[in-house]
Amino acid sequence: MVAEHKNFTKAAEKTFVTQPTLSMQIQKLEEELDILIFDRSTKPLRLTTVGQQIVEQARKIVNEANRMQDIVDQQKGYIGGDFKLGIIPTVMPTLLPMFLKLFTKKHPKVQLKIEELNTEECIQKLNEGNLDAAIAATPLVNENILERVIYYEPFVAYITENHRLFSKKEITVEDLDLEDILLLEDGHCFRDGVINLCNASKNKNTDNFQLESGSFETLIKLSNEGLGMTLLPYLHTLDIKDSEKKYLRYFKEPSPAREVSIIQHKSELKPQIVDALYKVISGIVRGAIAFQDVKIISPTKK
Amino acid sequence: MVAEHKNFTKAAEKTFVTQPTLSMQIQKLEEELDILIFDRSTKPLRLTTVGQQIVEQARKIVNEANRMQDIVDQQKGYIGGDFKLGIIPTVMPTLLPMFLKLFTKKHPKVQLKIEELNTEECIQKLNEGNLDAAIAATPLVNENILERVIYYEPFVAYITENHRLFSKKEITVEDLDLEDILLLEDGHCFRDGVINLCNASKNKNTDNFQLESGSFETLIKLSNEGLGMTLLPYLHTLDIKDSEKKYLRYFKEPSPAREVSIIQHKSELKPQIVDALYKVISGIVRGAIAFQDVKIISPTKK
DNA sequence: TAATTCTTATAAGAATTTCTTATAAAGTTT
DNA sequence: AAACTTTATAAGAAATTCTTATAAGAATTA
Repeated sequence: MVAEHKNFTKAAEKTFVTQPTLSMQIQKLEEELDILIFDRSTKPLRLTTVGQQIVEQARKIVNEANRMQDIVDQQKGYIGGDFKLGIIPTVMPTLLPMFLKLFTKKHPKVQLKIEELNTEECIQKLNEGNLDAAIAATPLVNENILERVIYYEPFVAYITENHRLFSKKEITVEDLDLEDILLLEDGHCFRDGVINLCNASKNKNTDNFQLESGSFETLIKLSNEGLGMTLLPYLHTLDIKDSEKKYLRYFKEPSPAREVSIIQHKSELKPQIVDALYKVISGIVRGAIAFQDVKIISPTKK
Repeated sequence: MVAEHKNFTKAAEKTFVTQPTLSMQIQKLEEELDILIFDRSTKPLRLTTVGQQIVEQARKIVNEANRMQDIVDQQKGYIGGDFKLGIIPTVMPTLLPMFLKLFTKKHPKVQLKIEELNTEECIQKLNEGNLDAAIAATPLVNENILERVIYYEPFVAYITENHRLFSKKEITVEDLDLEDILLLEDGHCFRDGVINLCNASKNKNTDNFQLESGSFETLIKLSNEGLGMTLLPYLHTLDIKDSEKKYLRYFKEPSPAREVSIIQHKSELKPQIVDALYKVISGIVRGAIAFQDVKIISPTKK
């Protein structure tokens, strides 16, 4: 059953089974259903139309079957087992160190496998069943994905001396101009959020930015060089150098913010662990973020 | 797996398997999950609390697995296989003869197994998976059950000479008085509908009726004997004797009516057959019931 | 187009699992 | 306590699934 996850049948022997076994299993299933699941006439073999539905249905069956264990675990109050968690890059470096230690201490039986993935990859892997949950910016409006908001993280501006906004104590969304903001490279939802934010106030088009980078560290450095201001998620501002703290400018409330949620597939497998994660993370973050009045910016991907 | 449907394990050997086999299967499952499914310390052995959840989940798994065949059938445009249909008593005698012949002719591959069941039994069997669909009066407001309205069937009064309403050409809901209406025995939802109807107009309490019967035939005969009026569903009035037709009194529009639906479990198995049934029945009934302006009466059970 | 390589299918026996018959054990009923 | 019912255990039979070995077919290369 699990064989269909990848379609190159031979490669799919990562199921710890030999190729003839797999071949026969599939043949048997095809015969039993009296239908072709795979189109074997093309070079990389493909699923037939029904095949796709069959695989989809097979996933559901496997999910329902796995839930059996969940029921037992719940009954026993047992929280343990493997758990694959995806985290988007702009959340990873700040959030992970905050909760990982406490979580593993509190739930030693859980074997966390954490992967840095962008939002799109998270969604795809959740749908394929290759990920149990993920931490991402929401809302996603994806009907296969359930979202559970953990916290709201305000944006904070980082503005160095030579920038036109440096002298302002507090800034507003209207002050922003996409032209002079340093952004992460394409594909980061934080970038999308910021672009969104700017578009919301002015109706600028989003062409030709100055420079793009994959990490906030770099953005700060570029900014220090006088190449423009940048926007940082609040938690990230907690560990910048003291000497750089003076460049932070908070937004006038309601501050724009991103919504960070734990997301999972709608089949809601391993609910105990998801719940445990939620509790640990939200408990910790509550201590770190005191803001209340906040205005949520959607990540909306293209 | 299917063994759990009935809990007397030995009796559950209707699974065409010997008792030791079942015993061992269950033991194996209990061991694998490391939990007790059955409480063997009582005379008729019972499910443990987890056991109930396990069985429920097992049903879901089986459902999802069965849906595999549905997918294939759908793809092939094949409509066939066993189909267990429940029909409530007050619909059975009039509706069944109308559609059965056409349906079996149109879908010869479907092996229909029809059972007369009251609404409550229908719901229970649908939930247990012992029934594929049923025809009943709706709305039911049961979150496990999906309803698909087939037709609205007006009530028609049957009033003999000696009754106070005999001389009226058309009657209204306000004319009705529970005290002098002959009703079906307790448990029939048609009865509930009528009581409801009367309560809706006046606020009488529903104690001490005169006589109660299990079939409309009897009610008509009792009515002929001058024991009171009665209410009949419209389709039933199509095959009463010509000599009795003169006692029929239609309601002034909007006529009170019952809503008759095909209902099924929310898991929506065998959608093609349910769909085929819906089409055949609604097609036929559309020819028989011309009424438009109708006021729906809910069956609302206690 | 023949040879090489890659991928899927087939065949036969080994290994594992599931089922049955026979029987024991435990619990109820009379 | 004897008769009866119901569930558990044990051992061999039956069925299924898996593996190794090998063939067959398609794509790529020479």
